[in-house]
Amino acid sequence: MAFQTIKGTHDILPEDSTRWQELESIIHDVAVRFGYSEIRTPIFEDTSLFSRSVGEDTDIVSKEMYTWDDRSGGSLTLRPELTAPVARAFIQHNLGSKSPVQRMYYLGPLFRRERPQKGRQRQFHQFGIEAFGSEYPEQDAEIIAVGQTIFSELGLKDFSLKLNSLGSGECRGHYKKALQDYFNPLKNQLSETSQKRLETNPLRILDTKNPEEQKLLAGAPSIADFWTRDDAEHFSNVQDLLSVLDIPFELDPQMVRGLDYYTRTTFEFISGNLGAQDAICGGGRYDGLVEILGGKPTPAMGFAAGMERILMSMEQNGKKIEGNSVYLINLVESARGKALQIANEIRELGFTLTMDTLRRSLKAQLRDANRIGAVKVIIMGDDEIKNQTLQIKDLTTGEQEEIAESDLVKHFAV
RNA sequence: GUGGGCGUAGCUCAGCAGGUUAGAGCACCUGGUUGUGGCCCAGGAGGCCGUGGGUUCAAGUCCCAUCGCUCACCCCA
Repeated sequence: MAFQTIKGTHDILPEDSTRWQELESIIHDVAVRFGYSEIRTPIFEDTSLFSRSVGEDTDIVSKEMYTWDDRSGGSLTLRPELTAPVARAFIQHNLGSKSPVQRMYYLGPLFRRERPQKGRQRQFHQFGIEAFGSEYPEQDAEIIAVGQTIFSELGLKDFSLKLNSLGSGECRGHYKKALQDYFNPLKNQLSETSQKRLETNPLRILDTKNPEEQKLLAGAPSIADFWTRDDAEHFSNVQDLLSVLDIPFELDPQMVRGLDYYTRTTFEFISGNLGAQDAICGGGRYDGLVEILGGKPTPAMGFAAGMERILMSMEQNGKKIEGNSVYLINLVESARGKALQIANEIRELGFTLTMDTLRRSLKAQLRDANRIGAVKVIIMGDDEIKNQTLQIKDLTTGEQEEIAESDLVKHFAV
């Protein structure tokens, strides 16, 4: 094969694009009903936008970005996530001054250079929502409710919500130090990567899957002990609101989101039947991000959800039959122009109309009409042209009637 | 970056301990109906058996290398 897609990238073929469109339409619909508006940002950005917000020591920034030097000197990067670009746009266009709460959602491709596996690609798609301006638990609950609503409207089964709070900025600082104090004496029992993280980002040790290290975690200090009173109250309010909304969740004090900018509430939606990569949605509060990127201090909360993973976890529902598809068969050479005109008349009435462009036999064209799921066929042959009539065949019943050419629009308009 | 599994027709896969023109199902095309689909029947087209090298009288089959896909680790959506 001469050319094929780059490792970790995939074509979305015509036979699959309908499912994508359905997914997208539910996302648009639910987001808009919650009062969110779509934002579209460029596919690539200044590299430092990501390194500064996501964190130098994260896997994304340290080894997964597609980065190159621009001819004019700067360093550019294909976006590996979308919260930072949206925050950048929020600051750049001073959106905070247009209304006290900015609610936005987005949809599009992202790029991370990882080893592909089930549920992981190098180009993949996420949708997400972000709300800037409110620090209150209602905002947290609203964001989570949007996710919950979308997943249930998609008919997703077997998904669950995990919840944690990382506390506010200062609390994280104390907790970090406490973790370092705890792990430093045990340093030689830690893996090489964990030892590095002990220096740079000890929180990341918490989500290790190494059984040896998990044993050590049992005695480690818990984040909950470092929450400020406000942190604890905020988190407890979020939980209360979720309960009021009948959104089930479970607490997971071990859940540390991979990106540096998270504060307070963090959450993940997990799906069964996805294999090792089971998170379909992840998000949380990031009250410090806007300021880090040079904007006014602005509380914010959002999530991102993986569209491929969502589609994978949805049951493959069978092909829907097009309810209004028509197939036009013309067998007369001199009537080709006329056939095209008739085709357009039917299309103007709102029908999907397909025509053969291979000059095939009647039989072949009928077979084709059947294959694409056409409901009706219009047949133009020598007799019909001579008599100024048309045959209309109903493929669902097999019945066929002859109508006057002049009655065509009337026939389909009903 | 590390490890496991797999590369045969468009798709899903057979191919016995190496042996002659490489198979099936589905899909596609034609005919059975001088102008009538689906079902059925008959026929047809479509393969450098991933690539390169080696062993052998003989390689889809064995060995080595390489490329690709896939699953998992790390981490994430």
